[in-house]
This record gives sequence, C-alpha cells and structure tokens, in this order.
Amino acid sequence: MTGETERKRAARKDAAEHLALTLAGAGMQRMAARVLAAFLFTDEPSLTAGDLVAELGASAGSVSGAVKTVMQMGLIERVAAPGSRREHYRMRDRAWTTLYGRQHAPIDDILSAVARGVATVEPGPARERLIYMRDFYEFLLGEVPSLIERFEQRRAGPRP
Amino acid sequence: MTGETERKRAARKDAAEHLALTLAGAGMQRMAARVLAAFLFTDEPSLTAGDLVAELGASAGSVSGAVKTVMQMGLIERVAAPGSRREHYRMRDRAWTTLYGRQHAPIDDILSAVARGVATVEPGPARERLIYMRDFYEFLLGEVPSLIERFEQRRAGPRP
DNA sequence: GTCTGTCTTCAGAAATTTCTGAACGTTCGC
DNA sequence: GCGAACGTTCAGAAATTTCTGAAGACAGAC
Repeated sequence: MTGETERKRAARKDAAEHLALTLAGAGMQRMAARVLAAFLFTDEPSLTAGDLVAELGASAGSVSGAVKTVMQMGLIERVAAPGSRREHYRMRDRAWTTLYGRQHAPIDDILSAVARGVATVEPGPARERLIYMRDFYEFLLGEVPSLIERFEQRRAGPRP
Repeated sequence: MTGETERKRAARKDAAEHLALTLAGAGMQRMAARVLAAFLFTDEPSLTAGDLVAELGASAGSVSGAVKTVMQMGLIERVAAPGSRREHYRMRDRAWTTLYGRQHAPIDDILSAVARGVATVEPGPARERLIYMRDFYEFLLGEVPSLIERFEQRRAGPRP
C-alpha cells in the first residue's frame, strides 16, 4: 500500500512543480512560484521554512528569500504557532484575487509613464495614440476592482 | 529655434525611453519595448528597421529580432511601401486591446496546470484550494473579452 | 545577370538574474 | 544565563537572458 501512496505523492509533487514552472513562465520568480505551489498543494494546515526546504530540495537561503517575496505579495501569511519555535505560514483566503489585483499594479506605472508622454508630445498622431493608450489603461484600472467583486459575489451567492 | 525644437525632440525621446523601461519592468523584453515606444511616439506614418536602428542606437540584429517579436504580438504591422526597398512598419489600431488580450494568454497555461492539479489531488484542503483557483481563472478568462468590448463601445459611442 | 542596399541569422560576449553555502542573529527551552 | 535549533543575510558562483557584430540571403535597380 505504501507503493500506491508514494506514487500519488509523486504525482502531486509533479503537478505542483508543473504549475510552479507555468507561473514562472508567466513572469513570477521561479523559487517564489515553487513556494506558492507547495502551499497550494499541501493538506497540512501550515508549513515552516524547514518544511519547504525539505519539500523543494532548495537551500535555506533561497527559500527564505522566496517566502519573503510571496508574503509581500500577500499570498501567504504568518500563523500563530504556539509550542513551536519555527515560523508557520499558510495561504491566505483571498490569495487569488489578491494576486490578480497585484498583477495590475504595474499598470499604475505604465499609466504614469504614458501621462508623461502625453504631457511632453505636441499635438499630432503620436499624441493621439498616447491619449488612446492612456484612456485604455485608465479604463482597465477602474474595471478590475468590480471584476474581482463580481467573482466574489458569485462565489458567495450560490452557497448561502 | 533649432535649439527649442531640439530640446523638445530630446524630451520626447526621454519620455519614450522611460515608457519603454516601464513596460520592460512589467515583463516585456527590453528591446521589444523600446521598439514599441518608438512607434508609439513617432509622428511619421511608418518606420523602417533602419529608422529604428538610428533612433534607438541599437544593432541591426537586435532591432530585427525585436521587430519580429513585436509583430508576432500583433502590435505593429507591415505597410505597403511602393518605391522603397525597405520594409515599412506602423502600429496597428487595436494595439492596446490586443496587447491586453495577449497578456491573458498565459492564463490558459495556468488553467491547464491547475486543472491537472485538480485531477491529481485527492479530496482535501489542497483540492478545495485548487478548485477555487481554477474557478477564478476560468471566470477571468471569460470576462476579459467583454471588458475589451465594453471599452471599444465606450470609445465608439461618444463620437458617432 | 550583376551589383547594391537592406534585412536576417547565429555564434559568442556582456549583463542580469537566480541560487547556494557559510557566517551571523534571534528566540526558546532549560 | 547557556546551549541549541532556526531563520536571515550576503558575497560569490552558476545559469539564463539579452545584445552585438559579422556573415549570408534576398530583392530590386540597372
């Protein structure tokens, strides 16, 4: 029976690793993505940095840095761990909507840069183009919160 | 007067470069971002690879690769250039909505990876989490087109 | 058909990002 | 306090990405 269990564990690890690499391909730092996937795929209520080192086969140093990153992203949180010397972490409930919201943070920067362009360039085709771009990103920025809200309402709705 | 004009040209170039670096920070390849910014900020009806080499001060090789990339992204297009041996390019009208749509292409990959996770993991907290994540990204994927459509309608509306 | 200007490809160089391992703090149990 | 287990930081190494420059391919003018 251990063989069966072991096989399933390996399959889970594979799927986790695959998702991590996919997220890395989408722009996330590799080790941060692996840490995130570890939290996503575990049935444990919390994980410590040591757990992650064992699970991922990475150095304590890089795990430490990745945990810091993922926590700053707001995807995991510290959890009280009475009777243990280690720091325990777990995924936050709103992790995905948070992540999506954060992916739009760069839009602020882009918007500023475009606005600077609009202020700099004299009337002409280039200016028109910049204004169009600015309007589009402004529109996006305004729509994202309501998009997330709609998802959460839909989630909450069907199950009162 | 040339001084004044020259100063404005420099300011425009600065703003373009700043936007390019911002886009690069948001995940775009650097040279591709610089090429895109060049098209965005020019009042010329079209640019050639040679123009870009002169404007950006980069090698013909890297410009060639970047133009290829930006064209595959659907942001610029070839334009007929009778009487010229060079290839002329210009920005496409739908560039920004196209770019935004493409930024969501990785979501397909993530969705597949998550679905694989759901199929792999047995019932438990991890599975619940994966299902939630899958539902969220599925929701997003469905909403993006209507978001873009709404922007284009709003744009078209006020100006009949 | 040949020549010239233009673009593309590709191997190697440069720069950047990412990971590791060792030294240093910190906190808890005793 | 003292000792031991953990976590963090940082300098250097490794890997990856990105750019360049030279060689070659292609298209049109003559």
